[in-house]
Amino acid sequence: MPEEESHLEAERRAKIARLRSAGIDPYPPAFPDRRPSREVVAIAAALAEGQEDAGRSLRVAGRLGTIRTHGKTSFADLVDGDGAIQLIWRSDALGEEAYRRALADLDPGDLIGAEGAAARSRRGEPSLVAHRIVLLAKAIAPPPEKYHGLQDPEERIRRRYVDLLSSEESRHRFRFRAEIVRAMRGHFSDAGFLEVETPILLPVAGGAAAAPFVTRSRYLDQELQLRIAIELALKRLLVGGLERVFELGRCFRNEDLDTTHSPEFSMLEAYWAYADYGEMRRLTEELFARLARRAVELAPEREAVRASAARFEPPYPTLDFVDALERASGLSGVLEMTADDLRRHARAIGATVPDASPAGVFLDKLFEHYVEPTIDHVTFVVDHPAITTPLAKRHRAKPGRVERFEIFYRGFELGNAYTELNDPDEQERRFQEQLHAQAADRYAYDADFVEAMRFGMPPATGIGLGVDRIAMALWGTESIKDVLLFPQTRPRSAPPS
RNA sequence: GGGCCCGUAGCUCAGUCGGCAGAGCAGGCGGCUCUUAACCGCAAGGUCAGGGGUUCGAGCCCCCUCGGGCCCGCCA
Repeated sequence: MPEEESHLEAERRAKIARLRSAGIDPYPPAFPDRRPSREVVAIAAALAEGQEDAGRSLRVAGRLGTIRTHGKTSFADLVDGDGAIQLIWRSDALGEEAYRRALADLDPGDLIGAEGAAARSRRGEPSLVAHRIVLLAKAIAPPPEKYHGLQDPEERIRRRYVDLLSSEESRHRFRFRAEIVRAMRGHFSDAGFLEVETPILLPVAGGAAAAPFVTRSRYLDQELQLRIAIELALKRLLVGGLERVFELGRCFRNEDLDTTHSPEFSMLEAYWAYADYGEMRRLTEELFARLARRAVELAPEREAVRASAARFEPPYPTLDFVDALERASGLSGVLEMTADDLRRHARAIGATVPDASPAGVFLDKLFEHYVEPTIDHVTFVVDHPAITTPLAKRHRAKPGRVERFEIFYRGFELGNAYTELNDPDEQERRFQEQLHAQAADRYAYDADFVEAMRFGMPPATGIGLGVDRIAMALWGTESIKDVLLFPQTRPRSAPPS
């Protein structure tokens, strides 16, 4: 609540006082039996210009947009959930007193209900001729400028409600995201995967290499971490006999925010017993094709969505990690190179990772530099060198490789899948190797997970999909903040004391 | 973490060479029965992000701080 209000807000408070003294509640409890503006627009659109469907009374409710006063007739725009309709206020239809009061007491941004007849204006605009207008909630803060809306990117994020109420594009974008999430969930459900919910608060956050957020349980008198991945919980469920499981939920990584990274982000992880990464690839390709179709259904008028959807359609190119890297870089024999060789090549392209990094880090840097920029269509990068990927199963045919695919799209990663490691002794060994190779604060040793695997985890494949990034990619935006309702921001600076 | 850029009325934006703080929208008052970024007239609206400095004089020049954007780095 701002401490000082503008004169605009003082005017609006004065109107509230005026209404109350006239016995009108500026915040009544409900407005039943309303119709979506779209329905009324459809009825009105069937009429001739200037014609009014006086036979039935219809009710609409929403936010008041611009008011165009024109003497004894005025026009006002009413915006509701996914549409808008023009209201015609006429002195003769409303009564002189009600007409005068509407103009005096209502402002853009107020929530109102209107009852009246569908009509088309003489200029042809589908409208509702109001016979009654009811204030449903007086807005004290004025809405942004009617034509440009809220432009300041900082304000659009900090006060998302203002962005949403003033921007149909923004409302559409978040409905779009929600429907993409629904389609992703539906795809795995339809394929027989059980949707589960596993803990976010953990004694130790594992399943990925990332810095966790740390918190504390007063009850347990113990430090807890917020999960960085869902993987280890879901694999425990495979051990427990749940053969196809997935979870779509928030993960948290205590790292910087940029256009493709948010400290909290949504992942969909799915694990499938007795299947391998080839089967997961088929399921994933069906998902991407489904998402491409759905995106176009949801936003057929958006050129950026049609362009993205085209890049999400099959067939999907496959790039063998090693072949693609060697072809693009001119290097050869990368699998046989020593860590020193790889570091030298990585240095040559300007990578600035520490000298002591595991050799796989240098390979990843080389791939990023030489191959990723060439990827445009959704592409499956497969069969990575084993040294880049400690948690996947060794490739059954290609020595030195693992059974893995990553899904790339225009410079960023959308998903990552393996044939999962299920040998508890090898799992233990790889955990130990990681522990020695990486900074201890970036690595979690989950002893209970190894214990679970000792009871027998079926051969399985698993995938992790970046939900926010998929929504970004399909909508055609460059920034993850565009698909997060409330991205993290620093607190506003405190006023000087 | 480094570089560049931005912050002026509730909102969208101008502000020249350092010389009285501007417009449009929104709001107030008046006019108009078919407008749709309605239109016409009048009046009002400012901690120029915050702090410090230079100067006769700072929105403008310099320094610091805060917030944001873009690029790079980090994030295997």
